[in-house]
Amino acid sequence: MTTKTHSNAEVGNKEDASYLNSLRSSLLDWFRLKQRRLPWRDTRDPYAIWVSEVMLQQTRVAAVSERYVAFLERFPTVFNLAAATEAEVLTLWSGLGYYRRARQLHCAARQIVEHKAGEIPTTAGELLLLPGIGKYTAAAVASIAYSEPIAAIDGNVERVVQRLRGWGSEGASDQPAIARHISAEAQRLLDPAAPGDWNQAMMELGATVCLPRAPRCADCPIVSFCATRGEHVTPKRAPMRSESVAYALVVRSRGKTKQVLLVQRPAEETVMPGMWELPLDTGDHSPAAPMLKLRHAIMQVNYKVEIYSATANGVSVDGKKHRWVDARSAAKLPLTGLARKTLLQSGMLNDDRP
DNA sequence: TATGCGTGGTC
DNA sequence: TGACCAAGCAT
Repeated sequence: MTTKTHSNAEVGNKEDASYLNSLRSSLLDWFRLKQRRLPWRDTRDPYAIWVSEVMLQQTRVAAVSERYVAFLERFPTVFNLAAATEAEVLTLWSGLGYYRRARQLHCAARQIVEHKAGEIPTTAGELLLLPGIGKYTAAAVASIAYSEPIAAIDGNVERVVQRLRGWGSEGASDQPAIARHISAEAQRLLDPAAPGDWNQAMMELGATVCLPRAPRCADCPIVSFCATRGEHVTPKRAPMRSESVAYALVVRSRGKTKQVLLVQRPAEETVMPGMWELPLDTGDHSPAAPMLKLRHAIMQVNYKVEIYSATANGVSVDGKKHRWVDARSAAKLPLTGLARKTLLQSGMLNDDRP
């Protein structure tokens, strides 16, 4: 499928100042009227905005919303975050994925407290120097918290600009050149009078109207400016593999409290280092049915997971650090998402994190 | 520049 | 069910 350009009188002269003003106010008016109420939209605290932007990296708004509130309650300021241990930060992050983000956020908070007296850098250029902050996040924080007129270009904005201008990506075309064009155009479109709102409006449009698959052009506030009316080529991705894996839920009683056996992933692990999970079930459980079956996708692998009730001798901790943990306090450890899900579904855990 | 890094919702 | 993918970053 290719991208066509509709000839359309309303598209107007793109260089014209009144054209730009009209486009800008159309989108901004829509955003101010229709935007979703989200917890990070009630603040201009640069720390809070920074936390939200890092959490939102490749992560859905719905998943972030609850976690964001809990995270800020536990770490209301950059000083609280800097004073925490990495394990505490990971615990609040457990289940969100991309744990490197949490480590880097924590690391950056410590740098800011140590070297900048706790003042979050105020420009995109300075923000970019911090770990975990790339071009997008630097621009988002600088524009939203400090009104710096710089375009924040995420996947949504890229798609919106691409459709708006009819710069569809055909297989063999020059991707970096297209990206540069998109970036320049996004910067040109940006409303310098309201950079934070503008950037959020572009993303909101991409997230709620200018959807990747089935864009809702009938609801689009800038459809009359759009070259393509939603036609768009989406690149193919690698297919996911499927794998089976079995974990063991090993429980013992100590007085009135139940304890569960957990193992810690080695620090050298590339995926989720240092986080806690259930031991692998190596047992010959052929007669027994799993107590729980669930599926869990990690990266390009779809896991079919079986959880077996087992005794301590039926499992493998093969040299890894392991602990018996009170069921109630397991939530205070940095668990992998799968371990968290398993313990929750088996009724071992209440999700009260510190 | 391509790849590794997690997860849960949706259809 | 399985495929797809969401406000990216670092290397």
